[in-house]
Amino acid sequence: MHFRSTCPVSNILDIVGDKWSLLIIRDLFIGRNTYSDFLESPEQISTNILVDRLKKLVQFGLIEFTRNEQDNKIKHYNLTSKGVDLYPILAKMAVWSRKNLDVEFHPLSVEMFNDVDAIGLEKHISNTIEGYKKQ
Amino acid sequence: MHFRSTCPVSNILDIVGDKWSLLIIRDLFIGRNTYSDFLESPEQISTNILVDRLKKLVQFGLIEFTRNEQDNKIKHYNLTSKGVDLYPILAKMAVWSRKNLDVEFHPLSVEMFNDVDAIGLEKHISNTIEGYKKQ
DNA sequence: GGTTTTAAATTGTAAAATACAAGTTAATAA
DNA sequence: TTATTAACTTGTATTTTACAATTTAAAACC
Repeated sequence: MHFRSTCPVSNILDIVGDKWSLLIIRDLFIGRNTYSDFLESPEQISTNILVDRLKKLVQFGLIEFTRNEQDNKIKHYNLTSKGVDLYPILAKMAVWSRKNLDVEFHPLSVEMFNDVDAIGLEKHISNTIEGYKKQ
Repeated sequence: MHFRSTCPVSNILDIVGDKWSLLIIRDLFIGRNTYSDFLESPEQISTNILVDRLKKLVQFGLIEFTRNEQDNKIKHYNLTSKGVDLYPILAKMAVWSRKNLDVEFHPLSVEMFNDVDAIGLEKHISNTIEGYKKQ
């Protein structure tokens, strides 16, 4: 990996600071975990970019995959602990958008915001991380 | 602005999810605020990209600028409240890098990490935001 | 067992974003 | 009035992303 500087913000951006990586990570948190699942996301990633990003995320140790027992050609991706650790960033991003953008959001995010309002952001984050690990 | 979807994570990435925008925001938090300052950052942004990003960040309402009283040709950029609100994301990114990357970090970030360890992340974030507003 | 379907991946080309080097403008400093 | 400085522009090369079509290999179907 080549880092542009020794700034930790720049470092993480060198890893997931492209147009698609964090959306794949987000997908994993909401239960999408196969190549076909990722292709169905509303943002419509291209197949070549998807393959490339999945490979890179595996190389960086943010995700890994297992083969489906019943159907060996299906790969199920999952977040490693490094990958799960990205959730606080995604959560803060979502919160920023709710506060600063005047748009309608996807029902899943409305649900997430309701949870945040009910139990607080920090609790929501730890619950989500714990929930993912047990999944 | 064209958003790829109604996901709030995707929305913010459509605004600042390129290779450079968040580094300019980071620069503003550490006191760099002119075109020349930004060019001196260790990541070495190109002049045409810098001009383009500054324009876009102004358009999105994340930054604005004032002219130097003594030297009218100098622009001093500053974060708007929308821009200041990005700090929690930058802070979580830095924390992720410290935890998950085995590299040496810039002295300024070591200082930041010490503050986080001393007073906690949430307090560090609110202090930084308050400090910036008063600056 | 041969055909069809499905999941994942590849290929080729077009378009967009970024990089690099040089030059321009307008204001200030010497 | 010449030189310097800050901000910006321009032209071209390179890299990244987008789009469409095709390929591969495993599983399902009949």
